[in-house]
Amino acid sequence: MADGRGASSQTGENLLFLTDEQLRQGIEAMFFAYRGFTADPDKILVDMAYGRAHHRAIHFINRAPGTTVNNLLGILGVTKQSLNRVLRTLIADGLVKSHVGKSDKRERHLYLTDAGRALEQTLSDAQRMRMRSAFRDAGPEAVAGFRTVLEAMMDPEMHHSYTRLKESST
Amino acid sequence: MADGRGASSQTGENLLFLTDEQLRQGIEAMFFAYRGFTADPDKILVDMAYGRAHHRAIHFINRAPGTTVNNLLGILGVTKQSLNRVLRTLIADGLVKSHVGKSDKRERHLYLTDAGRALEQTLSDAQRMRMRSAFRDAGPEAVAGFRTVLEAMMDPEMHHSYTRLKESST
DNA sequence: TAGTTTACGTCAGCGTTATTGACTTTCCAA
DNA sequence: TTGGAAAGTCAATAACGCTGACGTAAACTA
Repeated sequence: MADGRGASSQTGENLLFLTDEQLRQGIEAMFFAYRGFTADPDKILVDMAYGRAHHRAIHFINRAPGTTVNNLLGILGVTKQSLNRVLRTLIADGLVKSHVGKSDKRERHLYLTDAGRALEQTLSDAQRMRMRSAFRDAGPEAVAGFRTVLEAMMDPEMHHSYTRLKESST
Repeated sequence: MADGRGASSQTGENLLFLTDEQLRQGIEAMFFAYRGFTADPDKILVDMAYGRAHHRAIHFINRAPGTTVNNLLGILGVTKQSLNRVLRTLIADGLVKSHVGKSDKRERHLYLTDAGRALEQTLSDAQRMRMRSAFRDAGPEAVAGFRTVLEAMMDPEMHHSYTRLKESST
């Protein structure tokens, strides 16, 4: 497998771009770009004793208000203990509210407070600004390709969460 | 700015795809895809008491043999203290060798040992497999767009490291 | 050439984040 | 109604990042 040559080039055009070198460039592009992707919100979060985990929780609670802890767990892909610590501080600081479920009292439904929404706006504005600039520089076709590859790279479960969120916002 | 409507659509075709909703989908795609991107090597690393930081170090030492600690610092974007802990274990375990510089004895030049190269192969094979499959599913044009957007998303310094590595391998 | 400054790498200590394990409450089904 | 399963919480441990302080080597300067 690791013959340093990548896929055979028998079919020419179709597989030429799948050399190990090209793949490695894709890997490194992912690495460097993700750093840029998180840099702006991270800078903001440092000043308020929060971390990336808080950002993620706030993002998805805003995206799916009323979601349960268990649901959020599946989306974030962390253990509930990790999430719990984050949620506890967010609730203590008045950014998130937790309501006991009506039909199932074991569940907690999560919502952002006004303060939580404000922080969410600040954070995603910073992140969107970079994304908007990158999208504009790259052009519509590149953006389409970008998303196609990203979707193909997800684990099936993640892809499912992704599409479900996407559809819920139409 | 955050009017929930994104860029104006006066120019039609050109800016239509830059709504906040589209940007948010891009953000979420990045999040879910990056998880997939790191999932396979992570699984391997868990079994040997290593983490993602070790993988990154091994990757770039393999990519640029003889690189100095300081050079690696710039690429990885961490403090030298963080890197040092990782390097210490890798050297102790015989995966990396460190040679004192000839012209400048303050420098340490880093190389993978045979064992280090073997681990690097194992890890990047896993990562490349997913990348290859995603690239193949998405097609050459999508891949080109993928990289264009990613490059536009990097910080200028990161973009510089990225191109320098890319060019060094021709 | 001697003394100061700068650069490279290393060691120690701290805070945050994620994980595994054990526990309480609630729901559901035998 | 009792046993098991699920949702959420609490406690303790390991991994990774950071700031601060240090020793050594090179470079600058007087």
